[in-house]
Amino acid sequence: MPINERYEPLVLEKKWQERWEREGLFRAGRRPNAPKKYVLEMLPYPSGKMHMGHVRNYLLGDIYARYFAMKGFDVLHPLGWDSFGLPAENAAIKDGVHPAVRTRENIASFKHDVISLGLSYDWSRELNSCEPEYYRWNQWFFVKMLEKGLVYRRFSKVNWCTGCLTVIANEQVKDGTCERCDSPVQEREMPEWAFRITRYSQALLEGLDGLTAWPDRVTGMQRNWIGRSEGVEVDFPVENGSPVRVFTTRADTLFGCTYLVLAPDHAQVLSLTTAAQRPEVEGFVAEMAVLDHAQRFAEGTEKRGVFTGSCAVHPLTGAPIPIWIANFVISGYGTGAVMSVPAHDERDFAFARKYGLPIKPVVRPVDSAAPNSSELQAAFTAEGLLFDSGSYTGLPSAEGRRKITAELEAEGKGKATVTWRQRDWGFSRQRYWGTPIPILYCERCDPNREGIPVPEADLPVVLPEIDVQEVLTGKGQPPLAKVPSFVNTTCPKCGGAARREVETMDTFVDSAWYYARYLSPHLDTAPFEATAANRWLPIDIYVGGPEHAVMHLLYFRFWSRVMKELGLTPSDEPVTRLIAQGIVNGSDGRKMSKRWGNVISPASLVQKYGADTVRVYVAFAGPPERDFDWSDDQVEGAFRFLRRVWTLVAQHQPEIQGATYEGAWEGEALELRRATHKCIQRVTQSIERLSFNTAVAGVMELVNALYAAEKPSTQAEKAAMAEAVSALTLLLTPFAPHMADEIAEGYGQEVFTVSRAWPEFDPALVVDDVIPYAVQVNGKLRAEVRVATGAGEQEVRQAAEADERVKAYLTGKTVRKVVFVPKRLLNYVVG
RNA sequence: GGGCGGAUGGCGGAAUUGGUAGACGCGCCAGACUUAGGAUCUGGUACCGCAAGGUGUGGGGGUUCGAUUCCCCCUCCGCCCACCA
Repeated sequence: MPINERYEPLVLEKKWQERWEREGLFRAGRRPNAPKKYVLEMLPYPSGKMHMGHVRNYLLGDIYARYFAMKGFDVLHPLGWDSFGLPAENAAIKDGVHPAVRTRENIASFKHDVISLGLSYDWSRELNSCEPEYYRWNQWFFVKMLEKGLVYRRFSKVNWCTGCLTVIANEQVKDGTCERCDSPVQEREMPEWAFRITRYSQALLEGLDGLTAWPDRVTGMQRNWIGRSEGVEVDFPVENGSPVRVFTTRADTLFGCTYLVLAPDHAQVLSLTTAAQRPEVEGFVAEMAVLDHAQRFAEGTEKRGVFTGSCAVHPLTGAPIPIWIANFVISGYGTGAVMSVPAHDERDFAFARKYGLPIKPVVRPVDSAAPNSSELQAAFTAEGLLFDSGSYTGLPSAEGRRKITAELEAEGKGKATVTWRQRDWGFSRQRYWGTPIPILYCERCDPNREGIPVPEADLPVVLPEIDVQEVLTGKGQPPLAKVPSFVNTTCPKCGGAARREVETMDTFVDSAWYYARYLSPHLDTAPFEATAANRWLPIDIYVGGPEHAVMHLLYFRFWSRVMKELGLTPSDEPVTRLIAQGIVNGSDGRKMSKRWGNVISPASLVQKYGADTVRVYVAFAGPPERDFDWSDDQVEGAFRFLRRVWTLVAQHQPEIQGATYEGAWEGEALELRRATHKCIQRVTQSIERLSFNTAVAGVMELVNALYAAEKPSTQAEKAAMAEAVSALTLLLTPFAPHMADEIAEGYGQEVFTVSRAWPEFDPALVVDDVIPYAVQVNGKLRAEVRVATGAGEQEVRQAAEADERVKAYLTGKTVRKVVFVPKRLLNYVVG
């Protein structure tokens, strides 16, 4: 079938997308005896339209999935929908449409966009987190984790988002505002459900060392977030009261402690406050209490504090240590109290200066004398040598720290401790559109309102149908509380009246384990089959944005460990190799957004150029992990490239289709074959190391070479050209799969390209007969000589020294040394 | 303040373990084919210089026969975290 002269992507792409789907070409499990690859992109929230970030995300995964399929792997490449969540609920409040309806529409539209890109998904495994079929397993895990003490109810300070009108997790607070809606976050005292993720802090931290194929920036962010810090808790005795316990990482500066500071909401504040100081302290505490986190810790906020009137006693020197409270001390970290060492801490220095508190240096730089406290201009925060520190004087900081800690421990005055920045994951949400928390409250069986888990047999607890106008008011009360048919139920223990929990789960629960559900998406006896988990886990390649580094990806790693402990999965870690894809900015370099009017819609681009052009452009624009700015001109370039391919293969088709040759290869035909095999080598290596942009460049080079070649006339040349076109088609498959199949079909191929084997290069054909050697004199390039491949140093030297320019640089000089690098260069070191 | 990235032509970006800097694309210049070209094809294109030659990977040092690549110091940009004791 001759290839049409005109390249009409829209027509042919639709045709192939339909055929692929009809054939079930991307079903996982088609090669049960082959090694597996699990390629996954982060679960999308189905907003109505796909944006460029999605395109890049799915494309990076798709290139890999197709490549692995051609390499003979059994590939699992699924997609589903993170369909619970606030945007749908907020839209419902606004226009009265039920979130389920809106979500269904959005998924249909989004999926249409996804399909139009020709992505190789196994749609038989599509999952949707808002369906009971899925979220019942969230509930199942909840109950299992409750049994293991990994879920608990607490009454504590929570982060209340004033925009989303719900509690959010620590990870979801950025700069004191909500990461989703940017509204201020308040601290509120209320009950909530939490996952005991901190039980795994150490494991999650250590696990990072094994994640060698994760980007450093992501593991770095996680390390930072987990925030392990080693130090010591020290008790400062107080007369007529319990001691004040502080946490410090700098026990070596203990002798420099001149006062203590507590957080305003520290439990001991009132008992330590003397009558005389009471009005001032209470005023200060009240003032701090009304500030939200962002206000209290805004950048540049002045340090303020008040004296409680009480003193503690220094544990080693016995000196009186005044106790203050101050705005900058955080009650939730360490013990909520700090020992102030103004000489060696910037914050303490500023505070001491302001309130005229003593500053006592006890550590000096190794190479200078001990400073006088009055001449200290700033805190000396580095490590050094101790002085004025009793028997520890003269020790380096690290050793001093060890010995002081040992003494404190020996005397029962302190304890070496590890403190973490990470907190437990609070997942209660006071919203409707999420997984109901499967808990009942029965006044008879559960007088303390701790909650009774819904028995496994009664799961799922299904989200009730509601009257949207009536229930979703956006007033900040859990909407489910307004649905009596949901709330009122019977107690599984006593059979009496009980009430259901009305809060729902954070949607990060849905995305914490969905990758395992793809293994058995419709199983109704377990979240997934163990045999499938053994076959497919862990995920080989996971692609998504770095903005999930400390939310999703941390919960994900936590859940993976829990699943392993439940005996469900084989590995601690969920993902072997992570790609944190860069952002696609607008052509003006700003983030694509309606606000800047620089949004490029993928759907309209596909309409204009076809999916293959968009795919080639995005792959070619830059390395996956780097941001790039959109460029209309470069898209044109991608389209031009594909059309060049098209024209080339169409023109040559009549004379080369089916051409074979058995004799010896030489001349033009041999050169053509070399170009082909070098290209195969280059593209293969590029894809293996995730360098899709250079892989495309490699294919472009081959196309250029084929254009430059003479029109094939001999049988050998025709066969060589046929081989080139065949290789070109296959190499193009991950990037422009529709065109690849269309060309292959035109050339009489009956098998889909993605089902064919990735081409192998012939090692003999990637070496030339002649190698150009760079000839340097004293490291400067002076000539290039062409020498037969396999020539040794002597022959290369002969050729080099015959060169006029080289001769000129060598005459009259003594050659002191000659550096010979096989296949690359020759360097004369002369003097 | 801490952590992690990054800086290469007019632009996006190449350069396996130190070995000919600038692949590939865009843009630009010239030519061919054309009634025409914003289509297509061919050639050119780091900078200075007529040339010989010289200079060049943010800046400064160092190691080396040789450094975009390794080491030290500095500047700027991006992201993340942040009064975390």
